[in-house]
Amino acid sequence: MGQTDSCLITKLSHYVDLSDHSRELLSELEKEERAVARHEEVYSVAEKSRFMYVVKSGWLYSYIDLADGRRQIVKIHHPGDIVGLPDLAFEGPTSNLRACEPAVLCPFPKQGLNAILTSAPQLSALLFTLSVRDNVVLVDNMTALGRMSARERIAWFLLDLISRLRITNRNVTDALRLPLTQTEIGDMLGLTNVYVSKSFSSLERDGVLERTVDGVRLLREQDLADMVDFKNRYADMDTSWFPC
Amino acid sequence: MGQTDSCLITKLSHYVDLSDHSRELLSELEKEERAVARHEEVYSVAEKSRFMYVVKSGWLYSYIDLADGRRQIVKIHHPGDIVGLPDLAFEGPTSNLRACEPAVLCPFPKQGLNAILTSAPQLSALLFTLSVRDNVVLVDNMTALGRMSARERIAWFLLDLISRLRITNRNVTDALRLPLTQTEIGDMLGLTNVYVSKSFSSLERDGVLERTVDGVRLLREQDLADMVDFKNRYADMDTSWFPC
DNA sequence: CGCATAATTGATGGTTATCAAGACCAGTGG
DNA sequence: CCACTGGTCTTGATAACCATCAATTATGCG
Repeated sequence: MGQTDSCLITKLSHYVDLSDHSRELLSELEKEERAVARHEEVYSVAEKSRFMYVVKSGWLYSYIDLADGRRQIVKIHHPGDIVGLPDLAFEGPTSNLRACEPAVLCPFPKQGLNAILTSAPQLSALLFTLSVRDNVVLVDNMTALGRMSARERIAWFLLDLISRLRITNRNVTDALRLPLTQTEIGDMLGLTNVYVSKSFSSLERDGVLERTVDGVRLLREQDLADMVDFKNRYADMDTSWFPC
Repeated sequence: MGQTDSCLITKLSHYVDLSDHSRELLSELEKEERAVARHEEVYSVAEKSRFMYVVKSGWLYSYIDLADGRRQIVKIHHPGDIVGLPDLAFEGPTSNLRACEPAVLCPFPKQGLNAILTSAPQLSALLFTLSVRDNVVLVDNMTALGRMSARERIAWFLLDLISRLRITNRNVTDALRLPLTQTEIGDMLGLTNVYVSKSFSSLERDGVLERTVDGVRLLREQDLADMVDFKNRYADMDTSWFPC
């Protein structure tokens, strides 16, 4: 494989130097490709899919549907993310996956991880770490949902997104493309589309952000961060305990 | 070591048959003990603790403090749980740990996992699976916080607790000891102590549960489960993909 | 151009927060 | 034995935040 431009390898290399063997194992996960259309449902809780996916391009999100139509979006996926890791613990998927925009995915079976766990301890430790890091992010998200106002939730959400994007793309500055409807943002933050609109306007009036044609520009990022006591969970991780 | 009565080994054995080697590695984690008093802070975000803990007895919880005093409890820990796994990804703890009642903990350093990852692929896969399962539970929790009413959140919370307790203790029936104040339950569910009280009374009036001297009895568990579309994440896990 | 999707804005209402007072209980010291 | 205390729970009155509903205005796409 050599010098591919795999987002997954780029993302993981941010944290450790990967051995050639590890890079080969990862390339193995990205062998197959599948293109999906905007708003296509990739899989749902109902189907018994046993695949996981590496995102090659496009944004997607995982969500939960409640019986009466209420919906909770639980994670936004970007290029280089591994989607479906949590479903490893169960027979079928525990959430639904939907594309925000046209995207390309690389499906692979659960056993794909098997080879990694048995032959690449360092990469195993990294995947383990990414999984527990996700855990911490979900906890931050819980705190936002449980204890923050609408304005604060939006602030937290934007800071979380931009921090993630900065890992793979260093020239992200203060602007953020946002291929999500306000209804989707509401479903992520436990709000209605109407109140998302009103809260955005309110933040804009305060001059902490500004809406652009395709997203948002954070005008006073530090103020936003102070507002929600934001912790960047993506920039640094502790890899010191890893086996080599 | 042989036939210890370790809650950790009991809990893990619920999912796979552990090899002698794995049992030894796990016993290693439980070598040291530390007793903590009711409401004692075991560690906080401020300190740079690099330890994780196995719970030997007692309930504890992890929580996040916001600048202005708001608090979010993110997980209740029971005997046999490993506490602090998510902090593996970071230099210091990402949450605070507090005891609900007198408890005994077994501290061990991050490197304790190192030995497991390099020499016990099956146990590694199990720990990995537990970590991603936690992830799914957090997602359920997010859905409760984001999209459920106060009554539904309480229903979900009680069902989640009783499902977990049933793994290690088969003679849990419909009653549940609850060593938590209503303020703590509120901090878990994004509610105030006052509204927790009112919602409990409301559920009791409806006859779906009954408060006992030290906890709660679920009178119509199925109705509670239907109310929140409850999925038991603890009873079964998919271990079919594990390396042996 | 016409149609569907998305965003905005205003009016109204409901769920939950806040505030405050009182009841209950366990432990403690007089 | 009995006030006293601190913690917890309960209950009621009021208020805030956000949901709901509805109408209107963009925005994009065949």
